[in-house]
Amino acid sequence: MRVQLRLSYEMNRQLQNDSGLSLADYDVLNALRYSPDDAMQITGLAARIGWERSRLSHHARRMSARGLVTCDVPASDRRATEVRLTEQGWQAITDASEGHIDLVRRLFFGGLPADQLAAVTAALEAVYENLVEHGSLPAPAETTRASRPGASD
Amino acid sequence: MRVQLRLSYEMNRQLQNDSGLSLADYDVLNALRYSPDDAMQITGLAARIGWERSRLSHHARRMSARGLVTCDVPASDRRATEVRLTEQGWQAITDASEGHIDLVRRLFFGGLPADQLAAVTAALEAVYENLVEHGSLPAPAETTRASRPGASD
DNA sequence: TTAGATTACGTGACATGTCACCTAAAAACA
DNA sequence: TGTTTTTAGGTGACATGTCACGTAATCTAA
Repeated sequence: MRVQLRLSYEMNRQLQNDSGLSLADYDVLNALRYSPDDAMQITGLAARIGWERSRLSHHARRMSARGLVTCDVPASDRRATEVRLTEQGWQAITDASEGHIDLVRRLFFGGLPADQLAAVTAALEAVYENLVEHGSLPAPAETTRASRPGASD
Repeated sequence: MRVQLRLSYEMNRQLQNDSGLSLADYDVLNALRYSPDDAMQITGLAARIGWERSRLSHHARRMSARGLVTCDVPASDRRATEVRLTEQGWQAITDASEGHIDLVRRLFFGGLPADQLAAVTAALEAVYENLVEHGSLPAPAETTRASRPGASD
């Protein structure tokens, strides 16, 4: 928890200063970037990033007002809302991720003994699966991978 | 990050349901509980839990309105504010911690292979020290331990 | 001892997040 | 087909968090 609290603080601060994005913005943009499709529905996106749907509903509206994403209702299912990166959104997440990755590399991985990396990764992955299985949030749709020109995160 | 997002969500939910406390409340109460002194100043407490001071200032006021803590100005330095658990605050954190610990044990440690526990703990501790050293937040005052100051004061 | 820094916080406006509840579309079914 | 149930998400009131700035106490040093 101590790691999480401080790391969140630092990430938030760095993103805000360097890119004008909040960590929340980043989470949304990043999930969209690595989505296999170019659009995600509110429910699926919320599950992926561990948010409540209504939070995402509000936030997506604000982000669309800022021109980072669009929200349209697909003809196939008129209940749904498809959130999709705009060109500007791609730009923003691409630009922001560089500094963000540097920060994480410095603050998190810089403190992690190199020979521990694999072990910690495996352990956290196991914890994540346990969380998905026993937690109350729905499981995310599926594993995703990067689609458009961009780096890894 | 995936672990953190979901774990925060689950902790928040469980605390709110079972104890009427938010995770933020819990962080504050818990820091006070393990503080070596029975009171902490805003700045020091904020540094310990990785908050901005003004956030804590607002939150402490709300918590004092709920009777969980008191905020007084010490005679020795009349700029400062000393936050201190009330009897009710002790009760609340004591009651809440049981369910909280169960949850964390189930969701986090339940997914962690037992033979990895020590390695992960050590690795995260190293990351934390790196964070304190290279991050922008001030270092917390000192390591602390738990104890109830007086049985009935 | 007093002017200027520094420290410790509070405040108010505003951004963000949560909760309870609402609607409407799609699916299931009789 | 018409009715119920489920699913997707929006909404508005309110709780919480952030930012820029203000204030007073304390410290520093001429």
